[in-house]
Amino acid sequence: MNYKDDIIEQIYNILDGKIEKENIIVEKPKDRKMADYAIPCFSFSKILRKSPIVIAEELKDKIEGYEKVEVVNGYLNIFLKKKDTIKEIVKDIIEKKDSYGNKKTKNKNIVIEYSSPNIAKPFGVGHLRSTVIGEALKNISIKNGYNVITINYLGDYGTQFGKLIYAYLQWGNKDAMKENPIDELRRVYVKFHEEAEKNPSLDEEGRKWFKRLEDNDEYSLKLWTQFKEASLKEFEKTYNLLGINNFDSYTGEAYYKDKMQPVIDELEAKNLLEISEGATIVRLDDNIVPALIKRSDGGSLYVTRDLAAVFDRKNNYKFDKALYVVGNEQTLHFEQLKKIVEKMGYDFYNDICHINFGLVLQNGKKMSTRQGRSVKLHDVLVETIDLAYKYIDEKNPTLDNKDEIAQIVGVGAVIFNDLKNYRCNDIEFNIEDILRFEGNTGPYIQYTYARIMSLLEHKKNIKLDYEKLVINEYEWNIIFKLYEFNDAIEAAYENFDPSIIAKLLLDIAQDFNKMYANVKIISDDANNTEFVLSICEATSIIIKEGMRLLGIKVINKM
RNA sequence: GUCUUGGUAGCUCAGCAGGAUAGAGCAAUGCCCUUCUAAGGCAUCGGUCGGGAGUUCGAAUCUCUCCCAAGACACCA
Repeated sequence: MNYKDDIIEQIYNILDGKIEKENIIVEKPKDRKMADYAIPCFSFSKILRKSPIVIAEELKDKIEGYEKVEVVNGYLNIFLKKKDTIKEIVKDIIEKKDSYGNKKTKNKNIVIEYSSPNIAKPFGVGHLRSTVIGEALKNISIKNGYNVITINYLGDYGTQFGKLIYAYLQWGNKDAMKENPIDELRRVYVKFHEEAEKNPSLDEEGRKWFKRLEDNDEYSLKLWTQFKEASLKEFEKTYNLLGINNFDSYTGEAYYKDKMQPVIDELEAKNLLEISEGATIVRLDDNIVPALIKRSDGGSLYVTRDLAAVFDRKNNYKFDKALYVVGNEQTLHFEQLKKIVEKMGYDFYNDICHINFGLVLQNGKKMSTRQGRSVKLHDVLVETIDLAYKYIDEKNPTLDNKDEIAQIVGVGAVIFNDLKNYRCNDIEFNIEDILRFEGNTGPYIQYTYARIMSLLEHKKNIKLDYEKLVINEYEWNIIFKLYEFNDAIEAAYENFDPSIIAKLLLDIAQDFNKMYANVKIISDDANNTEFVLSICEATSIIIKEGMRLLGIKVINKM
C-alpha cells in the first residue's frame, strides 16, 4: 500500500474535501525520530480559519491505521506500525525480486540517441557521459514500462571529415596509420587546426573535400570508409569494457545523406527557406538565431542531417518521445531543431527532448580534440581496473577470479562517478576522484553488496514469528529507504536523471553499513537472525537491481 | 554584447513544486578488527547557503538586481 496516498485520502475526507488533495503535503522529516511522515498544517489555516495547531489536533484523533499521531509546532507527525510495514515491504521485495518496482507497460516507444562518438577521434572521457547516462536512461525507461529503441548516432559525417581527408593527404603517414589509426588521425587533425590558425584558407580546403565526399567522389569515399572501420574497431574495445554493446542501430550521420533533400524540398514548399549571405537558412523567432540548412557551397550541415534523422526515426519507430543524450553546449541546436519541426507544422516537436548534461572540464575549461586536449576513456578504464586489482590483491588475495572482479569494480567506479551527480552539472575531470573507492563511490556499494551476500549464506528460510521481534532503528531506517525505490524509479524517469537512483543506493548502503557495524546479525536467536537476514536479502535485491539500472554489475565476493 | 546554466563546509557535491536544529563523501585529528568481508563504522573539526533587496507566519529553496564562472551565439558537430 502507498502510505502517503492513504494519509492524503484520510485528511481529505476528515476535512470534508475543503482542502484540495494536491495542497496536502506529506513530507519525510529529515530526522526520522520526529516522525515517519509529517504534514505541515500551516497552509490549511487560511482556508479553515483556525490555527494550524487546532487543525492538527482535530486531525490527530481521526486518522486511523497508524502506530501514533502527534502534534508538534503545527505539524501532524505520523508514525507507521513498524512490524506490519516491515513485513509487508520485505515480503513484497523478496517475492518480486528484480521485478520489484517494475511499472505497468505504457505501450509507448522511446527512441534514445546516445554515446555517438566521433569517427576518427579517440573515444574520450567526454563521450563517457553520453554513453553512461544514455545506457542508464534506457534501463530506467524499460523499468518504467516503455519500449525503447537505442541509436548510436555515430559522428561520421560533416566538414570535419573533409578536413581530415585533406590533413591525412598532406601530413599522414601510412605506416603509422596501420599501426595505430586513431592516434595518427588525431595527430593530423590537431595539426590541421594548428595550421589553419596561420592559414585560414585550409578551412576552405576542408569544405572542398567534404563536398567531394558528399558528391560520392570515389577516392574520398575510400578514405572515409577506411577511417570509419578503423574507428569502430577501436571503439569496440571500450564498449566491451563498459559492458555496453547492444544498440539497436548504429546509423550515423552519413546514413542520412540521401534523406536530406526531401526535407529541404518540404521546407521549400512550406516557404520556410531564405537565402542569406549566400547560405540557405530558416528564420526562426526573434529570440533564436536562424538555423543554417545549406552552406553557400551547397554542403549540408548538422541541423540538416538531424532534421532528416528525426523524420526518418518518426517514420521507422513511431516514437512517442525521442531523447537526445547530448551535452549542454548543443542546447541551441536542439532548440532550433524543435522550432523548425514546429514551423513545418508537426506537433511532435514537443516529443523531441534534449537530455543535456554538463561538460567534462579540464582546468575549468572544455576539453577539445581540436586543441589536443582530451583524455582517452580506454586509458582511464584500464588505470581504474588496475587499481581495483591492487586492492583485491591486498585485501582478499585468495579470490580466484581477480581479473573479472577488478574489471567489474574498476568499471563500476568510473560509471558511478559519472552518474552520482545531477547530469547537468559540469564535471572537472579528476582522475583521483575516479580512483577513489571509498565513501560515495560505486565500489562502496559493491562492497556493501558483497558483505550482504556473505551474510545470506547463513539464511535458513524458516518461518518467522513476528510477535517475538523487536525492531531497532537501524532496521527501520533501511526498510524505509528500500520502500523509496519505487518512487525513485519514477522520479528518475520523469526527470531523466539516473542520479536519483544512485543517491538512494548510497543512502541504502550507508544505512546497511551502520546496521552491520552496530547490530549482531547472526545470533543465537534463530527467529531474529532469520528476520534480519530477510531484511538483508531485500536490501541486496534493491542494490543489485538499482545498480543494474545504472549499468553497473555487482559481485558476491570482492 | 545577447542568451543559457551554475555559485551551499578547505575540496567534490546533496538538499531547491517554501516548512521544524542546513546534510553526505573526501581531506585533517582521535578511536573501533580473539565476533557476520575495516573497500566498513564511530567521534571531533569545519557553513552570515556569492552580495543586496523583496514576497510571507516562514526563504538555501520563489521574484528582482548586482558580482563571479562556464558554455552557446551563420556556413564545426
